[in-house]
Amino acid sequence: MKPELILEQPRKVTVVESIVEQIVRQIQAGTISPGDRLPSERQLIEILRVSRSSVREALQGLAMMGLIESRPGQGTFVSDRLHLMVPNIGRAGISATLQRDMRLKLIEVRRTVECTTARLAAERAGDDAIARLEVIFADYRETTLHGSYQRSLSGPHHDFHIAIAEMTLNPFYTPVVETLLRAIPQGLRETEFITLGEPGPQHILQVEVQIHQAICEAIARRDGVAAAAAMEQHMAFEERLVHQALGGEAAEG
Amino acid sequence: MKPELILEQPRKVTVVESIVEQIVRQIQAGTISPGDRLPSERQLIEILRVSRSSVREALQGLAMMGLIESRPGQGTFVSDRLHLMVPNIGRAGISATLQRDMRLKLIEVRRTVECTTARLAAERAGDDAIARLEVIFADYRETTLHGSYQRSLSGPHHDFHIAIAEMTLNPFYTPVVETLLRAIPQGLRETEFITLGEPGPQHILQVEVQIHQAICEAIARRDGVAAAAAMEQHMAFEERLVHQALGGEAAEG
DNA sequence: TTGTCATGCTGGTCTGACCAATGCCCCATT
DNA sequence: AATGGGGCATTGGTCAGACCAGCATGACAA
Repeated sequence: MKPELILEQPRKVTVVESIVEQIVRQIQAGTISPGDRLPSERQLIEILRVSRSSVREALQGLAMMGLIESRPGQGTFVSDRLHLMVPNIGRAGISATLQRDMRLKLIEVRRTVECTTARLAAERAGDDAIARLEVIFADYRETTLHGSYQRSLSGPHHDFHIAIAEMTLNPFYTPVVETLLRAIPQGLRETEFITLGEPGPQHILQVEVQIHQAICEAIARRDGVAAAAAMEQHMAFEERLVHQALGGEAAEG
Repeated sequence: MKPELILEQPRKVTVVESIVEQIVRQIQAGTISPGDRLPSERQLIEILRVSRSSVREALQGLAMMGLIESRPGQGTFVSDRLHLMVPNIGRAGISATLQRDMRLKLIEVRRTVECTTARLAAERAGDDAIARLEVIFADYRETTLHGSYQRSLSGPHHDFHIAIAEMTLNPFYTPVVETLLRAIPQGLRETEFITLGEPGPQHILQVEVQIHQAICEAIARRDGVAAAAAMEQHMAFEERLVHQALGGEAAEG
């Protein structure tokens, strides 16, 4: 297999995207709290040195995400229902302990949901869907073992878990799993690799692949219980990684 | 307790909201499919007879929701990752059978997630959180039994389930539950009431309240198993309602 | 056939203007 | 003193028109 040159992304950031990102960051950082009033649009154009169009498009986007609410004659306010936002872990500035806790919580939810999707996928998926899952798994294995390891929002690993959700034949699982995958910080893996002592990265990757293979195989032979168990193993392994990388282990009340 | 006059919301729809809604509807109806190109912004302002600002703000909002993607020099396209969208049930134009199936699928997912949140809430919630849940439940009961019954995206019923998700002390459950609640069509109840024969609406409402009360009480006495069981009852009852309203019952393969 | 370039399209951004709703202060009425 | 009305400043909502940069197409030259 060719090394397959991948370069891409001149990644040019648009003005509106930049504004959105900045405001989201401020909200997440707590600089502005739920219920707080944002600077008026006219003030923002002076602060940001952009046109009102750009400001308004950014605010419209944020409103659509439920982060802010605009009230004519009053101003724009940070939504007081921010708890609906997917927590952003992997951010700089929070303690290792908090990072670890957040990641464990995320795994807890994924365990709830994905063990079920794995079981249902095994029980319901058609031959074609299983064939498709195997293709995705093969892609995932190649990328993980031989390619540049990089778990992004649209990589093979992402596809693998989404595919399982879709194989439940229940369209409501997909957005849920998507929500959870979105919460996995992109730099998670790399950080852990650096922090991890023993079993080297390569070994971890192999275990990861083995676990996903177990999931894939269990689904392929329609063994729902085994699929759920394999997914459970997946989550347990993730937990162990987090513990190893960020400390805390079992020695805890 | 005073009848407490509640009227509010002349609910005026903004131009941008109207555009967003129309395009979402078109996408959901399949009039335009993933990958399709939307009319250009200049064409849209002629079709819709609005300014380009409004069109762009609407498109920005849709882009933020992941429904569309804009490519400079090419146009605006319906996202080909629409499977991430929460399915919209309760829409006109789909068969009763499909409606029923969709609703049952939604309940399946909610059963997976919410039985867990109920258990965790019971096991982890603090006294203050439980007190808050009881207040919300009281509000829900009042609204349901004596108020105008209307289950909206921000009603007491919504708050009840969200509150339980928050009581797990795991911030990742909240957006998941929110996603699922959002999929419940607003007109669901009313439709069922019309379609239902025996046990009249009032009786159903009373059962609903009783079930929620059971959930609330189980959590209050920190009985995780009972809370999960009560939530399970909730989902089972919802299933029965759907069956009664849309037919099919148990007599099925 | 290949490479170049002009052209017309698209989205991205900016400017300036007007409207409607809201909050606030002042003042006349009661 | 309390109430209510009227003006005024501010805010978001909408509109119109303009310019730029990126892309696709096709004519045309090498």
